[in-house]
Amino acid sequence: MSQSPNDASGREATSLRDILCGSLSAADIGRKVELCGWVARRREHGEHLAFVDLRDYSGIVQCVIDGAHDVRSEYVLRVSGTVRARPEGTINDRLSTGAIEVGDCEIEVLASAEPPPFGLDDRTEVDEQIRLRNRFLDLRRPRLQKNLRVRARVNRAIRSAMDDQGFVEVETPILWAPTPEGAREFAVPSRLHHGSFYVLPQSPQLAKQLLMVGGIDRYYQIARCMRDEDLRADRQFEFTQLDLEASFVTQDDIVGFATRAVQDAAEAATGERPGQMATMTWRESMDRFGTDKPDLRLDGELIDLSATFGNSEVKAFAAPIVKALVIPGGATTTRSQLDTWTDRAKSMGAGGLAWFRVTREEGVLGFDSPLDRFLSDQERSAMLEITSASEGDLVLCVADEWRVAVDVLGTLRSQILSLPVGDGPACYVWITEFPLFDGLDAEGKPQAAHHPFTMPLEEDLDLFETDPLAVRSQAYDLVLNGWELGSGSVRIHRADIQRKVFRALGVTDQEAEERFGFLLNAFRYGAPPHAGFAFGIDRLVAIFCGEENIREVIAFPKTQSGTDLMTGAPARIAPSALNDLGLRPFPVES
RNA sequence: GGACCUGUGGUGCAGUCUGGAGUGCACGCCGCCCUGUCAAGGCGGAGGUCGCGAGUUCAAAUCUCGUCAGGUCCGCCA
Repeated sequence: MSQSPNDASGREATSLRDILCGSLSAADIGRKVELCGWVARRREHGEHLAFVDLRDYSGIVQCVIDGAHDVRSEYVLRVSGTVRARPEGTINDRLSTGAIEVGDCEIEVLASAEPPPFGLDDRTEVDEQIRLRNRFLDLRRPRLQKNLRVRARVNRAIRSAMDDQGFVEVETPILWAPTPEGAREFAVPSRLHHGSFYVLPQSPQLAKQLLMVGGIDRYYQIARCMRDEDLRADRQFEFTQLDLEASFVTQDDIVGFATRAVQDAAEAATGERPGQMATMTWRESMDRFGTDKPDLRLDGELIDLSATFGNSEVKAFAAPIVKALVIPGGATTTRSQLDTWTDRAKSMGAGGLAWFRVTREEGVLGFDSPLDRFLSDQERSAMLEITSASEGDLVLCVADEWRVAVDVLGTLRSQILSLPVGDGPACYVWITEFPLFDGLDAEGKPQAAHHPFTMPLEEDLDLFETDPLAVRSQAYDLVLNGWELGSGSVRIHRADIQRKVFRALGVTDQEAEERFGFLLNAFRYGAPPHAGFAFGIDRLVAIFCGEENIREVIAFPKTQSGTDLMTGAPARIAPSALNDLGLRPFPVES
């Protein structure tokens, strides 16, 4: 418990206390101490004896009170007493301070307290709604105490890693200009310029590129980002990322900088330092795992059956690509579950989902499947051989265009085989060579997959005219156990290539000028080649803490509908304040 | 915008499918007893708009519809 650098180390002494409850041990026997903390629990034995478990963030110690007193749960106490060994037979092995107690106690009640609405130990599961409404009490509990301290260690390790690597911490504005691109922005009305707005940054993207033009060379920031999009277990309106950018570098340099930061953070949080991280191209990841954020802890990859079924008589397999996924032990899957998966496949654009329960009859492997009777003996044995499926397994197949087939099976793979994110080994993987464009919009124009300043792979520049969707980019993601931690790219610093990309995106010169004029203008005055990266600290810390939900590593998170149950935000503001801002609300329907 | 799950004394649950008196369990709270407990123990007690609103019914925590809140997910998140 006390191995954390933030825990007791001598720095915790104040004018009111000189040591932390949880840091006392047999070595302190005979020592006079002054402690401050909350009453975690009390055991009354009449007016002559009471035991009070005093709690601070470091832990709990038993204080013995002889004589009159009135202390209750969560009272805030200052206790002066002497550390002594517990009498024989009363040692508590379940407590780190269980060999000692504080005797001859003098109690000062610093604050009384009403009974808390829920128990503050870690034994009781409490509904999250009630925890959020009383977050200040929830914070007192060991879970959040631990998570927030892990988070602080991660932040410190990251700052130190970036500093070691020559990065300069620069703060960028929270009040920024609207630059409509990806996520919906939070707007802040201007008091001095009625009708005009600042926006809160979705990320410091443009600011950090300007810092590169400004010769900062290596920038980083533990930056708050705001996106007005629907919330999820791994997404809040506001989140924190390590944001970095460097000049005169390649992708490999950036990957190295970020890897070092993550390694140091992991070591600080968990004590285990990740080794070298795997790298695979986006194409390979999609082909093998059907996703650009593969969970490498999970067994099984997508298997290509196209060669076997390319000329199949089976109608269901009449497609350019046939992909398969083996679910070990999945033969017991119910028909209704299979129907649910089939619906999911159809909703993703597939014609259907073929399934084969692997059975054994008289020593021979075969299939229980509606499609089995359409298979030739050759196809049946080929499928068994290529998939290596054995009795009791389930084989799922999708025949379609490559992208649809891998998407569907990749989704099912991560859904069916999923593990809690903190379980097992930490599997980091860098995904590289993302497509520059991600499909076409309604008007048939390519969409930027990352952002429009992402540098294409040099060797793909010729494809712009012939096959823009095939153009790969110098963009890269870092993935941990199926969670996307962050992404980055080499930026375009040459005006001719930027024009090419804007033209492909259908962005006119005028639009580019309106949206990013200040950046393009800056680039006219000598932009160094630069590249950067950003990864989500909330997600990283959540995984380190074994939490499935980033709310567990945020002091004051919002609900899925974006409200704060403790403060009541968002809330109306006074009409006079609206006037100042030049705003008039729509009438609220009753 | 959509799908699904949850809502019962302060807390966590059971009861809901199969309607029959606010019934039960554990924790907490209050009072009394208790000098070695540690999730203390014993005795006694208080505490409820079964989220809210309609409907069906002789009768609704329970069935139906609507609604609110929380959660998980799809869409969304360059």
